[in-house]
Amino acid sequence: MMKALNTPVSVEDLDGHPVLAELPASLKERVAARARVVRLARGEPLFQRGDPARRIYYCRSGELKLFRLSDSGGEKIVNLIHPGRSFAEATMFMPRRLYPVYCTALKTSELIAYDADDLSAILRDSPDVCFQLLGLLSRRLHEKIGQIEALSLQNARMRIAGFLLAEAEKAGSADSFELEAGKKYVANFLGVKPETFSRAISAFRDEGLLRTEARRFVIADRDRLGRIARGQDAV
Amino acid sequence: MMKALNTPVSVEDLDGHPVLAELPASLKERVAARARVVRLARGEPLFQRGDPARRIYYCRSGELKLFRLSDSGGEKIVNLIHPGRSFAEATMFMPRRLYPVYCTALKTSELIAYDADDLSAILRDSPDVCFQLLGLLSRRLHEKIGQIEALSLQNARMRIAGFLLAEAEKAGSADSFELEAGKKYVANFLGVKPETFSRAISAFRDEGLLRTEARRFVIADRDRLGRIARGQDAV
DNA sequence: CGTAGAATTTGACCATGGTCAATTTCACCG
DNA sequence: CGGTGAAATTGACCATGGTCAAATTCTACG
Repeated sequence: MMKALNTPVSVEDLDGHPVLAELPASLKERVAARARVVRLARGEPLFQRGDPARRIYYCRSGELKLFRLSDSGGEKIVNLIHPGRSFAEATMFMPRRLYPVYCTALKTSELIAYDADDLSAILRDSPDVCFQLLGLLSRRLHEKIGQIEALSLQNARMRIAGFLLAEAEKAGSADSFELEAGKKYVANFLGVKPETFSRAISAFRDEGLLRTEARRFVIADRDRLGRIARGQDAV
Repeated sequence: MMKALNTPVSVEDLDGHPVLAELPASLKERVAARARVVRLARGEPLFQRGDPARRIYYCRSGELKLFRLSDSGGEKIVNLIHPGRSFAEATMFMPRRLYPVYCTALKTSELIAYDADDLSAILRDSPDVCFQLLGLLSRRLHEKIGQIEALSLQNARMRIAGFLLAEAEKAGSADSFELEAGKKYVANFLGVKPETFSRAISAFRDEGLLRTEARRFVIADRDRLGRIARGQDAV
């Protein structure tokens, strides 16, 4: 069951947040006082599309999916949320404040929930924080443009190769990383069926571009994987 | 050739703008004084992806496409710009201020170009305008999420049916509208090849859902078209 | 008007990636 | 440990929508 814990949120808890970390100390206290820690079990929904958006969130641990549903039951993950990531900020500025997507925990997760009205009031007096937020939304927007481009201009193989390289990048320069989410979810996020994802990984392994051990991926031929991602592949 | 006209921009010219219309009168004058009218010929580029983003734009007449290119020459239109629409605002808040897409005129077009630095400075002192802008970027973000959902959860037929209904909606309740852009561009925007678009339209016509006369579309069976768009189609 | 080049339509064919089904592997829990 | 249900893999098959090519209609402009 979702639990809104009484555990108070400390001022330090704001520091990981891409926007709130910039608040002046006095306001941080005020915000922290209004914030709550929320714990979700694996599979538990945080909110539904269409729910009134009273809070915005920061993921402290665990993993969540943000997704849309089609009338015929299809699901499209528009974002996978990992620790350090905040989400739902844009709802504060929508004409009708409703969550535009569903959110469900994929693992046991711990979130910090901030009060949307409170933050909204604070923004009125802090142009700096407004700018931070404008920057954040701009990055999100370009991220989405990137997703649209990938879905439209790249095939499954290219998207998957690109994703692997991006993950390796994030994990550091070791060319080795763990898949944070189940393959099923990664596949959906990439706009591909799990079967197709699995087949592509097998193919990469067979071609010697990749080695896999359990959840760990080791990239063996970064260059060629890069060429595949850009469609300059000779094979 | 692209022309930055000396034609001054009047304060009234700001009124159509979704954000600038909200400025206090004094600031409007300042902004108008710095703004310039730009005219583009059909096919002429306004900016390239990666260009320094010194201006943001408002479309007064004509039509433009915002697009990405793949390494293999493929093109994906992420937005069609029509009169009354502003664009490129998000670039003001990016860490490196570069246009993230290409922009080219599809018809002879007239734009108003605003100075990004000037607007940025103004925003520092006007939380109201900041909020307007946050709202605008939020809407853009959700628009993109909608596009991603459509590309992932709907097939070509569904997206095209949905598009026709949306256009009819925008045009008023008459169930009749003109396609503002060439079919080629609309098709690309919908993530479909022109041949597929053409075939879908023919099919709709044959099924009696639609009548077409030159550039004009008349929707004959709104309900069934709606069911097709949502995948509840029995046929 | 008439013509050139582009846009659109139509037909025939085919590839990518989805669907369905059968295993195999994995992860959690008593 | 052992067992159970979900996740992942693999194979066989097929549908959607893309490709290529040809015919037709538009549109701009001399």
